[in-house]
Amino acid sequence: MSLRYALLGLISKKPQTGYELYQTFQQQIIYFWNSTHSQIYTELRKMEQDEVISSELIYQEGSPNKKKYTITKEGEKDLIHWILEQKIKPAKIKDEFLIRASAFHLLSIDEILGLLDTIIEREQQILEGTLLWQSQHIEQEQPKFEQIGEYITSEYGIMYAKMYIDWCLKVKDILSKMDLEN
Amino acid sequence: MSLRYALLGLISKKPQTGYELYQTFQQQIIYFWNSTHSQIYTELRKMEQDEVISSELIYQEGSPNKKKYTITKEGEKDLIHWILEQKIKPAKIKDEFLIRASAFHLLSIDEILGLLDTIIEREQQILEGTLLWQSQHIEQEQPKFEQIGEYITSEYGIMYAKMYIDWCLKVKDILSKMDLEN
DNA sequence: TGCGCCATGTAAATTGTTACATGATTTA
DNA sequence: TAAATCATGTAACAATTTACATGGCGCA
Repeated sequence: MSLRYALLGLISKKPQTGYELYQTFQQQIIYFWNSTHSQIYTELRKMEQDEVISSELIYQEGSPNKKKYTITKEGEKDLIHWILEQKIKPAKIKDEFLIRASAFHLLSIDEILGLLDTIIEREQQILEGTLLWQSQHIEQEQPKFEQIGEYITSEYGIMYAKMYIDWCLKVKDILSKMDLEN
Repeated sequence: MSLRYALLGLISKKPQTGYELYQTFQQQIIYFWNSTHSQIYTELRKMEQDEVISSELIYQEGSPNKKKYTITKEGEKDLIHWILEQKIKPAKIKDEFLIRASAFHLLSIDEILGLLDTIIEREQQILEGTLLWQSQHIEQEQPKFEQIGEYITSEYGIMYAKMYIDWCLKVKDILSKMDLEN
């Protein structure tokens, strides 16, 4: 059901097509959920059946037609109820790199350092991307309450990437100290 | 396949039963993967068929019998190959609270503050638990290379929880500034 | 006497991923 | 001329979760 509420939340900000929602998931603008177009389109149709969203068909010449989904009053009630009354399940992280990190005892120091550098670079690029997105979409000086969601979740993305880089550096530091002893 | 390598990594440290592996997942000692006992037992049997682990049956009186799994040479080769040669997929986070946060525009300030306090407390408890676990399992002064995996992943858990709390406090700060203007 | 722990397993249902499918327009 | 973008959809497969199932032991 979580995917449903992630989509509902996005649609509640502004009416959107499945493709636009998919783009949002795709471009890592949200750091808290992910999905594919096939799952999104299927879920949207179920949501329309359950009348939490309604759709409007937009005919286009040249490009394919599209369906713009709008949240219904029922949908908004449903979403708010979920946010406030349903038990909050803890975050589920599936991080392939940390699986690797947990087995570092099988590698050489050089192999570990190589992997860490790859990840530092990856996270630095994500961080830059998010900072850019934030500067383009959020009024930093006087953020508006309507934008609170985008603001704080992009802020989360920034803090997460920074933490990840710091962690990599800390691991390097720990390793350098070990290196001296062996 | 990632679950397989998460399990292989844990077994590579010391031979373990399915139940012990499940406990490790359960007790949030690892912050990077999660699974249920049904999935773990099924995967372990597949892994034994594929000869990346081997099992030893341990008969017990009073308690049920158990199977202790040990990594094979083939398994270790397989794991190292996956760590070094396979493309690292980006972390997938599924965080129900952040879905809620992304829809905060639908709530009142008081409702938001209530949710944030719940999460701060949750993360503080996780943080304390992890710090305790680390102090009991890791030699902080002179950590051994054999323990590198547990050390750095628990360190990740600590940094992640701290970051999450800091983020909650930052959100509170952002809200308090908005409050004045409305 | 009912619940939780130990210890494993199967079955069903849900969720998520990858592949297949279409077709026009734009970009390299 | 091949790939990418827009835009949606279905089908097959894989991964994950929840429920069902067993049974003795210790605890309150």
